[in-house]
Parts: sequence; C-alpha cells; structure tokens
Amino acid sequence: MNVMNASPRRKELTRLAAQLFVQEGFDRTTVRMLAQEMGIKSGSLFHHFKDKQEILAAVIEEGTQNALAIAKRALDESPPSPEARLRAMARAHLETLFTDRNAHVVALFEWRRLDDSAKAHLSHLRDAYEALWVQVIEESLAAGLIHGDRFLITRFILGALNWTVRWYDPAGPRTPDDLAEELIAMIMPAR
Amino acid sequence: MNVMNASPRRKELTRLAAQLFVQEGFDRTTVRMLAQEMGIKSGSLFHHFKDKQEILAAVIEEGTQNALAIAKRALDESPPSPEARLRAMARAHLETLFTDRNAHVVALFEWRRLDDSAKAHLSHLRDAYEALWVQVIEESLAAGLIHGDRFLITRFILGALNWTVRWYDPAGPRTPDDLAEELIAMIMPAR
DNA sequence: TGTTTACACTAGCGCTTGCTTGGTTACTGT
DNA sequence: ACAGTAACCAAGCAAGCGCTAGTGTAAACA
Repeated sequence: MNVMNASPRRKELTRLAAQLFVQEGFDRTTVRMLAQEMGIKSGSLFHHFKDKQEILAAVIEEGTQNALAIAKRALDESPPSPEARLRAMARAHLETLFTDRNAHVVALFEWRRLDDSAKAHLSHLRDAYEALWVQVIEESLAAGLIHGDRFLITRFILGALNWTVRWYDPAGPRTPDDLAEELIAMIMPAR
Repeated sequence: MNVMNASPRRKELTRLAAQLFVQEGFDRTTVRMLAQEMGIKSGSLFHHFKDKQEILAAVIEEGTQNALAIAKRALDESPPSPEARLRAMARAHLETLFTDRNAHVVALFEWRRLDDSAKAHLSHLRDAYEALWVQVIEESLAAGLIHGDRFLITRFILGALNWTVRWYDPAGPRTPDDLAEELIAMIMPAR
C-alpha cells in the first residue's frame, strides 16, 4: 500500500469519493462504485487507501482543513470590528459550503461512521474551527452587539448555517453573501 | 403478510425500530438486529412489514404525525399574540424532540433512504408541519416583531432547532423551554 | 543494466445482507 | 368440533459486500 501521503492521485480520488458519499451516503457507496468512478478496478483501490474507513477519514480531513483555512483567512482580512468579524465568519462558512460542498456535507452527516481513532484525530480539527466561532461570538457579546447565553447562541448560529446544505440552491437567486447578511441581521437587535 | 394496518404490535415494533435506526443508522441496522430487539426471528419480521423500507416509512410517518399534532395543540392553547405563538411553536418543536426524539431524528436524517413513492406520500405531512411555521412567522413579520426575508428566516429558525438534536442533552441543566426562550430572544430585536 | 517502485489487474474468499419458503402453534368465533 | 387467522420459527437462497493474494508492467532510479 502507498504510504498515507498526500499524492496528487490520492487527492483526486478523495474528491471523487466525497461526491459519491454525498450522492449515496457512505454505507451505500461500495468500493466497486468508488473504483468505477475512479476508472480502476475495485482491488486497485486498496493500493491508495488501507480500507474504506480511511477514504472517509481522508474526505472529512480535507473538508475540515479547508473550512478552517478559509475561515482564518476571512478573519485576517476582515476589519477589526466585532460586527465585521461576525459577518466574515458567516460568509466564510457559506463560502465553504459553496466551493467545497461535498466534503463539508460528508463531514456533517457521516461523522458517526468514523471509527474511534479517526474521530479522536479529527475532532481536534473540528474543535479548532468551532473555537473561531466561539471567539468571534464572544467579541460580539462583549461589545453588546448581541445578547444571551454564549453556548446556546453558538449552537443556534452553527445549526442555522449547517442546515443550509439541506435547502440552499447555489443556482438560485440568492448568493451566499445574501444568506450571511440576512442571518446577521436576524440576530442583531435594532440597527 | 399482515395488511398495512396499525396493529398495536406493529406500533411497538415501529417504536423499537426507531430506536435502532437512531443508534446505528438505517443502512447499518440489519433485519436480524431489528428482529432480535423485538424478540423474534428475522423471518417473522416480514409478517408485519412488507420490507425494510416499509419499517422506515412507518417510523417517519409516526414521528411527523406526532410533531404535527403537538404543534397544532400548542397553537390552539397559545394566547393569540404573534410573540406567544412564535414561542409556542419553538417550544412544541423542542418538546417533540424531547419526548419523541427517535422518530424525529430518523425523519430528519434518514429521509433520503425512503423510496420515491414513500417520499411523495410523506412529504405532504412534512409540508403541513412547515406550513404552521410559515404562518406563525408571517404573523410575526406583519406585527413588526421580526424583520427580513420570510423564506430565509423560516429556514434559519428550523435549521437552528433541528440541529439541536446533535448537541442537546436532556439530562443537562437546560430545559427545552430554556432553549425556546433563548432562541426567540436571539431573533427578536430589542425588547 | 539491473532493481526498485507505483499502479493496476484478475480472481475469488469468507461473510453478511434482505428476503422467501413451508410449516407450526395458539387463539377466536361459530 | 372445526375452520380461520395472526404470529411465529427453522432453514436457506441469491446477491452483494469489503478485502486479499498473487501477478503484470512501465517508468524511475542505481
């Protein structure tokens, strides 16, 4: 087997796997389907990945790392005001869903299929991403921009954003920025 | 096979199935697991249900019907003010998640596993439930209680509420009513 | 030039899956 | 007493599953 490196071939395979996992779900996606999508036979798959689990972990790792990178960059480029930073995070979240939708959806809805060791490894990445949100929300609370329970507000906002993958249509009239704008407006009292 | 009636035995089996579907997911729940949980052999299962799909449909139908009934009752018993009705809907939604969690979670996360005909049949129920939300939100908009895009606000609120199944712990310090209170406070400007 | 490495193939093993079949038991109304 | 019926069981089939073993080949490296 190839070592667990990030060969370009492996990256492409991961991208294709993400697409299939979204279409069919992890359990219903067979190694034969994955292989066919990749233009090889099912046996050859195990040259690139130790087992099916590892493909899932690779998909989720890439998606989360991507989301983290985009969010960090958005915060760096944002004006320092709490409101601007809040808006930047919401935009970044939805931008990820737009450009890297497959991996993100898999991360959200197939997380429980990971085995324990993969979960342990990847939950750090996830926590790092959530920590960005907690920080930005705390700044907004401190500035009196929003009010309420820090924990609940974080969950509600992330819930509203994550759920967008269930109904948002990129081909529709609304841009991701429209959504971000509306969400911020909804949670900020009187402006 | 038993006709598709609602025999008491079938109801109990549906309840147990919901629990397993939540624990393991639909695909990973085998008919043998279901049968064992029910204290019968796997073959006997097909006396009560035509196939595995039908079990899923039964679970989702019951869950949605329950949610609809609870929400309707909550609205009937609520004071007529838009704010009270909004709060009543949020409470009802979370109450459903608390008392009938399994069926609700299955409805949310295993919907795609339904075949087309079941989807067509059940989506009417789903739409009826969402219509209640749209109505209440429209009343709040008309009363100037909240502002913004009707469609987006509905989606954001339902997203935030649905996502609670991912983190809310009924054994924790917060009651469902606490959550409802906080959510309403979050989206209502200045009070 | 000879050796290694990356990548793919063929073939199939051992197991699990959803579901069927044919028969048995216990109860119910006539 | 007897037919009908709901509920179950034992046994197993056909298909599909993840994964392995052994081999071939072309390019890269020594």
